[in-house]
Amino acid sequence: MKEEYVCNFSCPTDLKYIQDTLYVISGKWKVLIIVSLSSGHKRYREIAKSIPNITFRMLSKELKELEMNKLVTRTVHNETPVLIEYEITEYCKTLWPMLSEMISWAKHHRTVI
Amino acid sequence: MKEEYVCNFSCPTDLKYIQDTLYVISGKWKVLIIVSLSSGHKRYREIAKSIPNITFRMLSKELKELEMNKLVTRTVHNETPVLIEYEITEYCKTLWPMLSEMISWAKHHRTVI
DNA sequence: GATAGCGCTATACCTTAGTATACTGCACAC
DNA sequence: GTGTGCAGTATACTAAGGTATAGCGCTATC
Repeated sequence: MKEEYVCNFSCPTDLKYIQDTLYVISGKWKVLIIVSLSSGHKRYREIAKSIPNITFRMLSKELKELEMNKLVTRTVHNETPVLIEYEITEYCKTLWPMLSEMISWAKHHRTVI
Repeated sequence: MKEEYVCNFSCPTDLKYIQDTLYVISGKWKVLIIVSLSSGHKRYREIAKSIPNITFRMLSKELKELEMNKLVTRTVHNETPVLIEYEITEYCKTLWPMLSEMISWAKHHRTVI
């Protein structure tokens, strides 16, 4: 384990940052939606179908929050009928280092528990 | 951004790992408790006092979960009166790379939002 | 003109997470 | 023997997160 991770745990700002991050990605559906979008699904119904058991209510609620956090864009194409496309942003990819750490931690954790 | 973070988002196992990790550290109090223990608080009442508004119920519930995940140890010293000490484990420190990424992501995110 | 698909919203409900308050049993101090 | 601190537990409640179901307005297809 590298020493760069040694950090001042008593720093209340750091704590706040951790809580902020948790707030952005926690909830039952957020990561699932990001995954669905990452694998190319763009349209509302398409995303809904790709995520078993999600309801329309939850999907639109979570998409809105992801959009507010600039992790997802919503584009309205003025064709007829109107076509709406959701896409993950480039910015969303800045989550990767963190998600990657989560994956490797949990992988290791499985061997410990 | 380094390429080592490029990852197969459609991999369902990775998704499961992320959810596992979130499960371990999410909730209103877990990180606060880890912080309190990290800054040297060891005894139940002491921890409780250091975290504003936490109730005994939540504290004991969360400590149990943290103990189950081997992030915290509970030691009973058989003096009279009995003395109980909680401590974070060395293993808990393996969370640091991830928490560190969370902190830096949220720091950056503040500038974006 | 009935049915189906699109992109949702509305309402009501249920379940989980967290809160509030009281209480237990033990040891010590006054 | 009353009060204090320790380490909690028990019970009841509220709030937040999530579910279930129905429906809207639009367009296209049969």
